Amino acid sequence: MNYWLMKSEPEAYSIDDLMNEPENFTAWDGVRNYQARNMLRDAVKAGDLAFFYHSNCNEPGIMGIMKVVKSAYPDFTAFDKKSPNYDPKSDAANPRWYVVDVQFVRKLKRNITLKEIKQSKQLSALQLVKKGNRLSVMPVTDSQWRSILDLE
DNA sequence: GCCAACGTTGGC
DNA sequence: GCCAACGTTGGC
Repeated sequence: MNYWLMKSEPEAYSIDDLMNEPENFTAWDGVRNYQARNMLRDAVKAGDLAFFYHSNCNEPGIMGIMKVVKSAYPDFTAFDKKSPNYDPKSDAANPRWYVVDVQFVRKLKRNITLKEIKQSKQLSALQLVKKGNRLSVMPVTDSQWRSILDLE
């Protein structure tokens, strides 16, 4: 089993949105970066756990935990002309982008902010705090996972 | 809103 | 294949 961190802008899709889904799960769609895509497609598996990170907002940080309930399948929003995620270069016969299904597990007791994560020695290798990092899906090691939960 | 860092595109 | 121009991400 592996751990991950996935980013979302709360204005687009927040942890509350996930929590309020009828069955507490959603397709993690809209990933349009090849490195992140490769991880979704090849490495993220059902049963894995992921942190839900709010980016591009007042207090960026880790808000909660979700569980991967279905491994990769094609991102249908790329085929939908009306979707903001539409990509004419992807089609059903040869999909370029992938999603996994994730299910709400719980919110953290409080937001573990980016600021705190940056201050933690144990978390200095986390890709999130590396300079210029823009990956929206990234791996988290067992010890990094525990370190973050220790901050809770 | 600014801007640094990075990814993508496309001319050559 | 190089690289300039452009677009996007995301912290601040």
